[in-house]
Amino acid sequence: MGRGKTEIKRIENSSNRQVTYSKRKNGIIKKAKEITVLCDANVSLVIYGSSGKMHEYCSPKTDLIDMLDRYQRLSGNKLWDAKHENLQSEIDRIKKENENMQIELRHLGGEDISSLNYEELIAYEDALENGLTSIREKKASKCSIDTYIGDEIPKIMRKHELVLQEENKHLMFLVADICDT
Amino acid sequence: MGRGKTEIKRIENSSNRQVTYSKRKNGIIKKAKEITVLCDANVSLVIYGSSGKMHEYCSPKTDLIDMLDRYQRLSGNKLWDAKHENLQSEIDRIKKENENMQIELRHLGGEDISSLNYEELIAYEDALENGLTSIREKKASKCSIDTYIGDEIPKIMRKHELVLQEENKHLMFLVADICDT
DNA sequence: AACTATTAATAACA
DNA sequence: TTGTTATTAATAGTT
Repeated sequence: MGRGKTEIKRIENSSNRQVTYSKRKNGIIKKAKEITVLCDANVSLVIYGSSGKMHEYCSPKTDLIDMLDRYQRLSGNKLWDAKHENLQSEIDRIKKENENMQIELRHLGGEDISSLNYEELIAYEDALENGLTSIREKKASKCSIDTYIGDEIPKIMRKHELVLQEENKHLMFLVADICDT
Repeated sequence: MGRGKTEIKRIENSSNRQVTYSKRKNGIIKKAKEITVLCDANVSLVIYGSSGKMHEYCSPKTDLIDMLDRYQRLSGNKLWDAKHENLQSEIDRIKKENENMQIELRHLGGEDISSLNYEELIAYEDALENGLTSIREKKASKCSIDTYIGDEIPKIMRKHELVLQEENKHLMFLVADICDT
């Protein structure tokens, strides 16, 4: 519909796409409402575009949870269970990642290293040496006056300024008091 | 559309209602597909009529679970039960732990250390030095003959034993052959 | 956000 | 149900 036949393919112009999205979204929601009334149907519609903003429609009698319960019963797809499993497997995955990192951290700290073979020990030694070199370089640079000029001095000055401002305030109150009496 | 303007109110004639339901359902699903393609939108649509038969459409990129996750996040409505919330919070907790360890590992490797202050640098330096000391001790002990006696030698002996057993087997076959002839 | 020329959807009918 | 057609409804491009 509209001026000229429209092919159903991604609208490349972003602002046209946005406008069309908005118009058609309203169209679909309207249709959903209509079929609800005309045919006693139940509809759940969730829709979001690239903007990220989401719109939903759900027929009045039900709500999304009812719809989904029904969906599970009729389709056999188990949304809750599937979700549950997904979460559990994600937990397992992250926990394993976690464990590996903990082991590595312990190894780097020189703990639990009995099981390591010679090559692994050398690898850790190298890693630690590299880390140490970088840290020491950074430490040395922190000691230099440049760093203080670049970073620390302004902080200290700001602190002094605040102290002076406070002092000032007190003095002004004092002066005011003296003038009153 | 159609012959004569249609009021949006319940169609009383049951078979007309059924026909209209079927046609409009197809229409809505078509529209949902179209907006998906035209506008990069994501749509989840679940619809059922009085017959009880249910139809759904979900845009290809996502699935219903993704849509519902998003729905929950954006709408604030909670669709799952407390168990899921617990799992989710556990994931969040572990992820945070994970992130912290990643940061620490990077720091120990001498990466991303610009943000560290002097005290932190010293702490890392100490940690690295301790680790290095332990690793080097272990490495030294691996070189000693004691380690070979404790661990490596038996392995080598076992290997030799297997080789000898194989040789033995071959010899016995040979002897048996010679006796037969 | 309005306006239309057009296409698309569909109500009634077969 | 499926197909056809007269109409209305939706909407693409334009202002």
